[in-house]
Amino acid sequence: MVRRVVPVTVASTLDAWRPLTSGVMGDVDAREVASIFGALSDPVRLRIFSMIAAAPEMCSCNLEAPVGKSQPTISHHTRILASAGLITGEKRGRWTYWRIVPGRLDLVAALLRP
Amino acid sequence: MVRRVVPVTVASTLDAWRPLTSGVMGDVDAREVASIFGALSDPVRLRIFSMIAAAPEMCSCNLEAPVGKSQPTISHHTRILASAGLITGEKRGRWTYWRIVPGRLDLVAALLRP
DNA sequence: ACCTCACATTGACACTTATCGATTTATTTG
DNA sequence: CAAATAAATCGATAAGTGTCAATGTGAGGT
Repeated sequence: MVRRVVPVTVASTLDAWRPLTSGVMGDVDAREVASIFGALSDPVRLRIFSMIAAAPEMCSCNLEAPVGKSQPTISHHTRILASAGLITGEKRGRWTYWRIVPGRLDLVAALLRP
Repeated sequence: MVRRVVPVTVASTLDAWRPLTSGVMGDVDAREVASIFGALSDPVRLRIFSMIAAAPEMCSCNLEAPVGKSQPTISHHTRILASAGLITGEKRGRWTYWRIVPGRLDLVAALLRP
């Protein structure tokens, strides 16, 4: 079986951020954190993310019908979620299976709740 | 001293959401949660929010200079943050003082990490 | 009353984004 | 190799968003 890892672009050069309530945020951090929240700021992406999070892994082909969007649109959204480091994809055969990146989610949660 | 409460439009009809990992998110919840993340998806708004969070309360007039945006732009962003239920404003005299709504962030954090 | 100040609103503009049809790429199967 | 299939990419379009100058609104101050 052929396996290939889909590269995930994580824009972060930081390992952690301070909680939002812990002080004035700099411009660089603000831009980076904003891009992560931006990935979660679309209803379709939230539903896709929750479907991936609910299962151990999820194939793109199993997302189209429940979400009710076209194949290019699903691909568009998974790419954005992956670029934000929230999910990671693995291509097996003709299919791409997505998983959440738990540590990334914890990072966002820590940002919201000190 | 004249005090007047600025009405804050919180779109939420829900008090809590299910964790993301507990199942597929419905369309209604997804739209509402997305609007909160959307409010946090702009660098200028993040900096405004962090400045308000850093102080007990913050006047709009003290936001313009540090953020480096025009007065209408500041007003635009505070309105979006307030509509998302993240901050609340109180008008005293000619000034509007903003405070964060503490429970709102916890609500989103609980969504991410149950 | 008049002027000043803080903020909201409007209108316009450039830029971004969500969406889908059509096409391309990559992989399995006959 | 050829056909079939899953997904990425391209191109186009409609809708949304951030920004600011100009204007409106309301509360003090003189």
